[in-house]
Amino acid sequence: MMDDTFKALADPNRRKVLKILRKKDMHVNELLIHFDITQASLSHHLDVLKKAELVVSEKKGQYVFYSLNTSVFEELMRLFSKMFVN
Amino acid sequence: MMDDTFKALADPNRRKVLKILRKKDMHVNELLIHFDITQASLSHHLDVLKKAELVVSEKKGQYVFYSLNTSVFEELMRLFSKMFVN
DNA sequence: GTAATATATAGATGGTTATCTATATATTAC
DNA sequence: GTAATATATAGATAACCATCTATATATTAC
Repeated sequence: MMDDTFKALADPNRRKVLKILRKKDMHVNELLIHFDITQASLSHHLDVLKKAELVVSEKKGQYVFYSLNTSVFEELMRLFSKMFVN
Repeated sequence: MMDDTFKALADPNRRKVLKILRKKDMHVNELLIHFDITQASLSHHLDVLKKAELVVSEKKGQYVFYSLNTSVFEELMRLFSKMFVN
């Protein structure tokens, strides 16, 4: 839903996650290196992004890999136009 | 700044203001009709939008008219690309 | 199966924010 | 200038949220 998406984007750490994942998929501890927050906090942010359907996760053995929802751009553009059209 | 813009967009009432102003410029009490909040609350939201440079205001006699920053679309697109590039 | 590693979840806390009521300030009308 | 109207601001409050520590769960390695 629209509200979840905009709320997800409102936090700078979450926007940073999206930016990083754009380069390549990563598991949580690999992502964690880029941040100055605890693993628990990052986990929370990933949860928010996931619920907003901006990222998807896939468990591979002991790791959980996160990647951008492939349609994230399209989704954001859709939201923006929806915000202004009508 | 980027953070102000995304935070401004995170609230549904503020997004609604933008949507309404897209159709025509309006003064505060005219805007207020569309909302179920007090005048003070709307004034607060307008202030947030203004600080994020998403709207501009102009006093005309007893009224204060608000309108979309003309470059709001471009600004948002710039933000989005900036968010993902690099 | 025990230890080590990866991730998620629970619960607490401090800071932020959306909202309200009350009031201040500015403008117009008479 | 007094009343009425338009908007902003101040101060209070409750809800929300980012963060932390501690712990639970799952997986791998031995």
